[in-house]
Amino acid sequence: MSKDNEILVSLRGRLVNGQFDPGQRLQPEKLRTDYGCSASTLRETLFRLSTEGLVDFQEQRGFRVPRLSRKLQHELTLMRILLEGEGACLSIRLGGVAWEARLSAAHHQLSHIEMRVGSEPPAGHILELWSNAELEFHQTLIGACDSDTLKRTHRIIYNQFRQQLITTGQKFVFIPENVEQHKAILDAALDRDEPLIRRRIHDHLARNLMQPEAMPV
Amino acid sequence: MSKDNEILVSLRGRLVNGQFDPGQRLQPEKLRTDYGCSASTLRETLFRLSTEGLVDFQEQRGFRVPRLSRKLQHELTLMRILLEGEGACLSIRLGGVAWEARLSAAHHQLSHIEMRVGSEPPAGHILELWSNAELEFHQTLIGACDSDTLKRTHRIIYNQFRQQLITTGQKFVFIPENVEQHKAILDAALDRDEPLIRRRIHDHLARNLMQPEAMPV
DNA sequence: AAAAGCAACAATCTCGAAATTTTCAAGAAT
DNA sequence: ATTCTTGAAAATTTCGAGATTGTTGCTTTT
Repeated sequence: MSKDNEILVSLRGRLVNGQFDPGQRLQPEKLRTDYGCSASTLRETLFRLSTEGLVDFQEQRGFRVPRLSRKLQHELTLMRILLEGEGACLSIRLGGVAWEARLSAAHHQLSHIEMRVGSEPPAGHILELWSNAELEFHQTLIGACDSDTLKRTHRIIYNQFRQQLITTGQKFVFIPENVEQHKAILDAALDRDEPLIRRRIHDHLARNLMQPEAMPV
Repeated sequence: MSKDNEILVSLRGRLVNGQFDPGQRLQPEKLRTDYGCSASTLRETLFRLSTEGLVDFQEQRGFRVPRLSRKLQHELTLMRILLEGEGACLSIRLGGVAWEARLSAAHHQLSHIEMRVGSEPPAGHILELWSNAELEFHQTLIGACDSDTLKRTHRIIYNQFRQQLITTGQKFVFIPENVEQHKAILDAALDRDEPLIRRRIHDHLARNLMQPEAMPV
């Protein structure tokens, strides 16, 4: 893999895992030390990430980590409901037993982690583990739909969502209700009930639509 | 505006207007002549456009104009139905009289052009004119929704759609039924009938879901 | 004749530095 | 005291060249 691509993957990972502070400047000259490459290479990468929404770019003013924004989180949630709802319904229509199996497996993994963390909001490495498992579940959910475009769009939206939420504070990421809600989504998928899965995906994500008090932004 | 950005806008325009052949290589060294800049600058720009889906990139193999693909067109149509349906409904809820006025204006412009071209498939400059008017109408349709994310996503999808369709052959772009369909969408918007506008947007775009014979790809 | 190996060529990838623009702080003027 | 200039410092933008990798056509081998 080209250096360029390695850096892209690594930086994207750091961004979605909240390893930079919101609003922090991302200067090619500074980041060089982390990757041992030239500033131009990093500039290239940062431009790519800016098109994905993970980095803010302003002409002649450089790159920054996006700031936290309630409105953006709201918008991203709406998009997730839309894309995952549609993708899940398409998957129900097109997916076979193999898909059901993958989804069950993903749910099993996820619920196993959720059991372990109990009602404590996970932190650090555990948080990343849980977050990856949740991503896997939601990606598998739409995985049997035949639209690469939808999947790619969803991945971009999800990354932005995760970047926002993970830096917002871990207590908002994990909620005990998740366990039952994920189970409910799985059941609807196995029952191949499209309207029901739409509703359950909506209910599952809608909690992000109004996080009243206590949000640091 | 920085040179970088000028080139981005210009290249994007050329790509969505079908001024390159599908599958054609886009080599920084070759494109230099068009823009009088260095290859590195063009490489940067091409990377950005690849994230938008307007350019294909393969590691160590450079950039290419995406090939025509029935499947991709199908997927993009599905995404348009999803995004424009949702965006239009949100606009209906949030838009005021000013939005109705803008939409009427956009429709008036569009139908004026559609009258002029009659049933002949437009070509060359007229095609571009019509295509811009159609974009304006569809963008205004979702313009009053308060989600920048949805609008940005829609713009990216629409650009890819236009790139595919405009190079496919002009006869597929323009269809006489468009005139009535656009009118029907406008009416549903002014009536603020959400289910109806969803259905009409679907019917309007669904013609792209099955273009049976005679497609050059 | 077909396949494998090789060498010359072309394109991509990476880099560091020059040119341009912005930022910031100190001093002058109102 | 506030605003306006000025100039040095820092950051971004742009560039062309060297390093690396892929491609092409020719030769050799089986």
